[in-house]
Amino acid sequence: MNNIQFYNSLTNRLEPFHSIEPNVVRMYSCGPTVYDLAHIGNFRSFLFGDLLRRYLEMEGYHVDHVMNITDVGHMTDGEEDKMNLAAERMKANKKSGRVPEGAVTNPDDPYQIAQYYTNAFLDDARKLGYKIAFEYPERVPRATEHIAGMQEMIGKLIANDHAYVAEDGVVYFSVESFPNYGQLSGNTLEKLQSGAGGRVSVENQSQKRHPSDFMLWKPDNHHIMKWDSPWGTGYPGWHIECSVMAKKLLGRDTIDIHTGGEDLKFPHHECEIAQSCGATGKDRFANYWLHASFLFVEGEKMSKSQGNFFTARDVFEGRVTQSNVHPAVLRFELIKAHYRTNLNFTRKGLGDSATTVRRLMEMRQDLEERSAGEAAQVDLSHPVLKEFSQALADDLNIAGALAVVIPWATSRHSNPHEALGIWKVLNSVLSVAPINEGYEFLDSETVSEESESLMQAQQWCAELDEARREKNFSLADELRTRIKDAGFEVRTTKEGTTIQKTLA
RNA sequence: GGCGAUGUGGCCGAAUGGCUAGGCAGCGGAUUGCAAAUCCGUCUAUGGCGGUUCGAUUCCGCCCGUCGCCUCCA
Repeated sequence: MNNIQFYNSLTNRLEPFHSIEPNVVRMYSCGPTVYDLAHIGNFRSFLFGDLLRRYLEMEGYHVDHVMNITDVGHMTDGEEDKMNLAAERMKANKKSGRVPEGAVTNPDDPYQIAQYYTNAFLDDARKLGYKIAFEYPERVPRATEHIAGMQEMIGKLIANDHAYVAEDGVVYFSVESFPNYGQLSGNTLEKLQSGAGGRVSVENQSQKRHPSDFMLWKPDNHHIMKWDSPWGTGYPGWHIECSVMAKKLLGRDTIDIHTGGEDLKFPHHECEIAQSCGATGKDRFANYWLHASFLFVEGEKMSKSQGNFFTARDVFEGRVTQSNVHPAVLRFELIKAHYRTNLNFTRKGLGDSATTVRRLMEMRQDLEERSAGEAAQVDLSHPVLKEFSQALADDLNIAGALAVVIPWATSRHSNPHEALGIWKVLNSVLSVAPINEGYEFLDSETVSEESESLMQAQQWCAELDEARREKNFSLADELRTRIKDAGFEVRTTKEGTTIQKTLA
């Protein structure tokens, strides 16, 4: 096992990684809200968690990974129910045919909306090789299934004097009761007060003991999703679900790793720490906090108003590049940069990734053929895997690791059994060729559509070979153009013309 | 204003107190009916100003730029 180190947001420095229990890592990742389709920025941070998990598994850890699905329907700034907004969107999408008939029979049923977007998320996530998506529902809990646990933790926090019921009936966490508040984000109470961020409006704070106190439970009969509780019928605060589900599903008060996007550091993760530690009395909720930086699109921050806001489906279905993109290409594009840098998603980069992914796929195929599928057993002491894993051991330095993989992949391998063995280990982390070894995920509609165009293109290949034999080069060129336009790459080999689907 | 990150060649993106990744694109060649793919070869860099040092892109200081968070946010 390598000496692993990670940049811990809790201490703002690189720290040697040691799990609490030898050879086991308990890890929690903040997951998606299911009021809309997940976008490529969301997936950047999710795939960072996936890469981390797969890397730790390569190092020999058993990784217990949990990710939540937030389906409670919190409120927006303008005090609108997100589930309500999702319902309005759903109605519009049904009208325009973007949501398949029968997928959501009643848009006013929030559980149907949530399930629809949950399925869509899992679908995209599986295509992208996000391992935990194959573990739904066991390791992918939904917040609405853990309301009782949240109420239990809230009760405990009140009993511990970490929470109180304000005059308006809302249950708040008292940040002053938790001296470590601010440890993760650096936003200590003094700084929050003197910082003058200007976003805490005084009117909304009147019922709180401290402006930074955050909501645990809000009695509200008008909220679409609501549950009975000792503090009235209403809904839970945003942060409490993660504290509860992490503890419940990972079975420990203190876990090893917690991941999420950098924007979750404050307030979300700061509040999770306060709640969890307040309820359990432990010093630590998670020993290592790892945060992924943002994804940019063509150098700009992704936003709806800029028109550069893309879902994974937009990319797959060619709405970004004008041609369909293989999920492995998007996966590669989203994991190829270090997680703490702002990854710049570009169309050119996607093309670069496609080239790399195609090479890796072809190499795999070549090795499978030459070794008759028999891979030799190799471990991390093999030079290639050693360098690869050592790069990743250094705070998940994926670019350094790829600098080992790519030259190796393009060199000649006299021992295909050994090379295939290495390949399998590399791909257990990268998961691009094929995208998800051990799991199959094929959309039958896509498959039949593709096989039809494949048969047509193969017919043209035969005609092209015939034309070349007859030295009818103008016809051959025309056929080649036609095949390319149909979305295939054309190769001339000794055995004749071969094609393969363009990856991006 | 507070906290944090970051600035490497046309682009993406590592590493390092001296031997200076990798990829894409480009250029030259082999190959090809022409291409594509492949193979061989090849060019371009460390934001600015000081300091430490025999020597700094790497360490230190200052300045400039970029980005994130500071109660919707991956």
